[in-house]
Amino acid sequence: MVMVSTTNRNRTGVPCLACPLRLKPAFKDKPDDEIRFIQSMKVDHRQLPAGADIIHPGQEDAELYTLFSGWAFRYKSLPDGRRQILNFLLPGDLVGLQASLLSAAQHGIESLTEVELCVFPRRRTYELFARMPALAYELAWLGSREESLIDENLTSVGQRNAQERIAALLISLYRRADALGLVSEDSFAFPLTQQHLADALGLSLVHTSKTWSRLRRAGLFALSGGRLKLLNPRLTERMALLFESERRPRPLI
Amino acid sequence: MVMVSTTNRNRTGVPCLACPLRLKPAFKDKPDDEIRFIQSMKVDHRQLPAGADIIHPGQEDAELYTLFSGWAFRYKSLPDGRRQILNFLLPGDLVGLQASLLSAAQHGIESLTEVELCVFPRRRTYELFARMPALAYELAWLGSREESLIDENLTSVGQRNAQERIAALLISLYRRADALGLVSEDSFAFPLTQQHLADALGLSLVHTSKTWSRLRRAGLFALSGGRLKLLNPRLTERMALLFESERRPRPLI
DNA sequence: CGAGGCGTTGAGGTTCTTCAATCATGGTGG
DNA sequence: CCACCATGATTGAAGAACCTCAACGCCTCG
Repeated sequence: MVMVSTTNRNRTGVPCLACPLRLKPAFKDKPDDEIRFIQSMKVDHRQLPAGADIIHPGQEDAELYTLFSGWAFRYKSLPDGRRQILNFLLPGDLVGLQASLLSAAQHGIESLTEVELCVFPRRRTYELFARMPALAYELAWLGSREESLIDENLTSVGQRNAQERIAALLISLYRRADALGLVSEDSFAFPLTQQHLADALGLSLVHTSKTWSRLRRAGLFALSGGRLKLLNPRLTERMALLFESERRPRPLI
Repeated sequence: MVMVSTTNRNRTGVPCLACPLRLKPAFKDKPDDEIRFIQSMKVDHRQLPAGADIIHPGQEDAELYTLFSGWAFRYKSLPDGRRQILNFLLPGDLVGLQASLLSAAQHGIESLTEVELCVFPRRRTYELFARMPALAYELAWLGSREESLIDENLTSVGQRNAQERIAALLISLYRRADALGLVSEDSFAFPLTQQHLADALGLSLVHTSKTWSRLRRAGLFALSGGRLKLLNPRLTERMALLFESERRPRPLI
C-alpha cells in the first residue's frame, strides 16, 4: 500500500496511434480522428510500483486512467478492516470511471504489479461527451462491461462454493489474459497472493489456501515462476458452472 | 415469472415535463429542452404485473427503460437453478442500460410489484449520445451509480455475516425509498418475500428466515400490511458496518 | 543472523445448509 | 359455507462448509 507518484516526465509514452495494445484481438478498430482526440486528452503516462494506491477510498479528485500495462484491483473496505476485492483490472481496462463520474470514489484501486497508466484529466470527461459522442458511447460501454464482470463476481460469492468460486475466477482471468495475448502454452503471469484470492472470493485465508492447494494437487492448474498454467480448462469451466460467454472485441480508450 | 406484455395503448402516460417523479428530492433539475428530448425518445408507457420478465437472460433486443413506478430486480442464474439477485430497482432507476449497450443481456430483470415503465428504443441510444451529450453523461452517471450499488452488495455478500447483510440491505432500501418520498413514519412498502431476501443476500432460505425473524423479534424492524417499519435506524446502521454515504440528487432520464 | 512476507497444516468451534415437517393465509370451486 | 390448494413463513435436527487460532516452514532481504 505504498503511496508513490512516480510521474514519468516522458509525457508521450507511446503515441496512441501506435499503441501496441490496440493491435490485440481484444480490441476493436477505431478511426484515426478518435485516436488523435484521445491522444490530445492524454496528459501523462505514469508508472507506479506494485502495491501503490491508484485511487484511495473517498478521493474526490481522482483522474481517469487507462491501464496500459500491469494488473490492478478495485476494492471496498469495512470499518473493521475486512476487505472485498470487487474486480481485477488488466491492460486496456478503464481505471476510475466510476470515481470520475460520481463525486467521490466509493472504493479504492491498488496496483498488483508495476503498472503504466495513461492519464486523462477528469475535468475534461464532459468535454469528451460533448465533442466525441462515439468515444462517450464506448466509455459507457466499458462501464457496462465492468458492471457485468462484477455481476459475475457477485453471483460467484453469493451462490458458488469455494471450489466453484476458484474455478470461476481462474476461467475469467484466463479468458481475459488470453484475449490480450498474455497467454502462451495455456500459462499466464499470475501476480495474486492467496490473500488477494481470499479477499476476492469472500473466503478466509486459511480456507482459500486449503481449497486452492487441493485443486492444484488435483491437477486443475500448476503454478511456477509466478505463472499459472491451466491444465484442464474444460474441467475448470464445468466446475465453475459457467454459462458460455461470447468474446467480441471491445473499445480501447 | 409470468410473461405478459400489457402494452398500455395510452402512449403518452404522463408528459415528461410534468413527470411527478421529477419533483422528488432524489432528482436533480433538468433543462426543459432535455426533458423534451426525453419525451421525444419515449415510445411507450408500459404496465406489467408483478412477477413479469422485463428482460430475460440472453435477450438481444432489450429496450431501455426508466422505472416509473413499482419495484423490480436484476438477477443472474446458474445452470443448476441457483439464483443471485444483483440489485433492486426503484422508481427513477434505469432498467436495461447494460443490456442495451452490450449485445446481449447477461442477466434477467423481473418485476417485483406491478410496474410502469417508460420505454426508450435501444436503436436510438446512440442518437442520444450524438445529440444530447448532457443526457449521455447522465446516462453514464446512472450506470456508475448502479455499479456502486452492486459494489456494496458484493462487499456485503463477501464480507458480512447474515445479520450484517440484512441490516445493510434494510438501510440501503430505506435510504433509497426515503429519497423518493416513499417513507412515512419510518415505514415503506416492502414487497420482498424471504426467497427474494435469501437470493439477494446469498443465504439459504432457512437461515434467512431464522436471522430475519430474530432481528424482527429483537426490535430492529416491524412488518405489517406489507409495509416495513425501521424501529431503530441508528442501530441498524451500526449493525451493518456501513460507512456514511452522502445523498446528493441524481439525474432522472 | 534475524525479520518479515507468504504459504501450509491441524484442531476445534461457529455459521450456515439441507431435509423435513408444520402452520398461517388467501383464493377457488363445489 | 367449507374443503381444497398454493404460496409463504416458521421451526427442529443433523451435518457440511467455512472460520478462527495457532504453529510451523520456506524464502528473500537487510
